[in-house]
Amino acid sequence: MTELETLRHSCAHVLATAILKIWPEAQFAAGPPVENGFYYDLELPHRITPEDFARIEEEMKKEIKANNRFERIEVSREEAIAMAERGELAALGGRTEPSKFKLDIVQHIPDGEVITIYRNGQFTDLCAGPHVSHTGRIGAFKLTHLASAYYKGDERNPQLQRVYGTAFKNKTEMEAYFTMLEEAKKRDHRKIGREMELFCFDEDVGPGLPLWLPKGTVLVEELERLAKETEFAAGYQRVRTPHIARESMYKCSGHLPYYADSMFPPMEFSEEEGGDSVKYYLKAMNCPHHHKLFGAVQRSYRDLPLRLAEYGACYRYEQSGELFGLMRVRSMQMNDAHIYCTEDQFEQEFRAVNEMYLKYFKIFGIDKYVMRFSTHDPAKLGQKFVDQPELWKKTEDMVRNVLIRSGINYVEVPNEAAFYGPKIDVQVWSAIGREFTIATNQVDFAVPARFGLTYKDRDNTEKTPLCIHRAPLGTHERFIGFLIEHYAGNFPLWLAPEQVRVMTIGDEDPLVDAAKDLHAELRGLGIRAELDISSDKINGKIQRAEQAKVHTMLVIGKRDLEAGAVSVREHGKGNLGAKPRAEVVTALADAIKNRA
RNA sequence: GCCGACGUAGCACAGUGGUAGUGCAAUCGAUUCGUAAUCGAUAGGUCACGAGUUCGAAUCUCGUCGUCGGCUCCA
Repeated sequence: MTELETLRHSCAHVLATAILKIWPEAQFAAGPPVENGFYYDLELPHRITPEDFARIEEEMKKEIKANNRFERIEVSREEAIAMAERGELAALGGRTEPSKFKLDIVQHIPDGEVITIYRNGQFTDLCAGPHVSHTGRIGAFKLTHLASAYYKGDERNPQLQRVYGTAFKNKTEMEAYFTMLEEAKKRDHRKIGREMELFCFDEDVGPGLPLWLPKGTVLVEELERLAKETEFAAGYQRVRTPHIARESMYKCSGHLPYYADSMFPPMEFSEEEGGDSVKYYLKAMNCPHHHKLFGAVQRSYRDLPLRLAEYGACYRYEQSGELFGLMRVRSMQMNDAHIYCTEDQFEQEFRAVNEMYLKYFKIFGIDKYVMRFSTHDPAKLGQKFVDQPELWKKTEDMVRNVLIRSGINYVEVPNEAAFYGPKIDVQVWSAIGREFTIATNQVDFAVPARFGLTYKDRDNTEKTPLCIHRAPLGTHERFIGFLIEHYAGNFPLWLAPEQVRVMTIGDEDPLVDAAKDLHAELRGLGIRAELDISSDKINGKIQRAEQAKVHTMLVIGKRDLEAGAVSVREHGKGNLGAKPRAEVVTALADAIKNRA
């Protein structure tokens, strides 16, 4: 436990102390430090509200001021159980009801572990520690929010109230933390998305179903263009598939009934309606459709590797409580492709995919990410994982080799693989600190066989291909959600929804004509330029363009007009001075083309 | 899905039982200006939706929809 975690954990004890002073009947469960603070779970008939915070914090301050020592006491299991039964754990003393959660916890401590209790002032708690020397060491703290949580995270257990707080060595550090939070809130893609008119949601359309406004659609289409160019150069072929499929396909793929909970309920036509009582599902993934395309044509080893790509629309019925802006939605478009190859080709193909990831991350300047390499657990072969031990070993070794040779930092997570093969997930963090998988790269050596996919090999035998499932740009929704926060809405020129705004100083005819002409020239070159020829003052025009996060502002005043120049201003960089008009136009067009 | 909080003009918010408000944005007019807010006027609301309590509801109660915070860490 780090020093800060120790301090926060101690603060959780102080929180419990304070709550017990106000409500002696409170029953406490677990109170660990967490990423940005700590919490304590408790059961209490009184429903704690934010209005109670001031009162609780008051009591906490008293406990901290008292400078009570944290006293560590080793006890035997029997003593600990007896104390819990007498209601002396997570209590101030004098309570007779057993400390029921602590009793349960102590009974689950494995044999041979040292059991300790900690005391600060009147408060005694079962706790492994460690703690700060005395309560006075907690320099600054604040209760932050409330939530509920099931005891031990299991929904069959009672629901407890969870009080969250944070604590720091001193006030300065805590204030810095809250300032950082404020800044993070400004980057929140939900806020920027509304302000910049990128996307929206509508109750009548449905929760988790984002609609792309024109400026957001620019982002979508620029990403698609990048993907299409990159994939074309890498030998991919584009395909298109319907958004729905019959139940039989998902039976074949093995997604039903295993995945049915995450899919929208099926559409079914009755016989009176002229239908044939067949169920159709909205697709939750593109793989089965692509497998059908592989199987649609006779395949030879000469066709491999075959790389089929599609920005496929998928629909997943995520639990309502899981929905979160663009980051977790119910309709999404995936940067999907399936690469069918032989075992011999696998390593080369996998490496190429990995290089594509790194190329993208470089373009976007994404450097804070973790690659999670999920492998199988040999003990679960035949249940959670397909029973092909030699293929698991082979593909996992190949994936590991590619990662090591590329010098990529990764964490290996056993028992997390897909049932059909190992995978790599790329994890990133949203502005408010939530972790998301932004991209995925999976090996599949099982499903092609379920679909009876084969190719005719050199020796005239039918063989089953391996399949690599990859989505380096993830889904439009999550990737753009992430990019909005990554750039705080200040997109690079090639991505910016409004790349250029041409504006005049004043609205006299010659200026307006020059501005219109420049605007038309830029539009003719495919540059997303807008025009501000209103009679507002130049300061006001600049202000509005800056707030709209327009990438480049081109200002034309009388002086520029006479010199055949335009004044260039870049968002966030300020005035860059007057330059010849032709030079400015060429520079813009080049920078956009090169995604500079 | 479960627990809790929240839902007032395009956006940010005020309004706790008695005439629905402020700022920005919008529209119109004036202003003719050199790099982050020129001035004035006008318009904009089924206070999420539905039911109930009340002489009277944005405000109190219940339901529905939606949004947000949590629901993995463990004494």
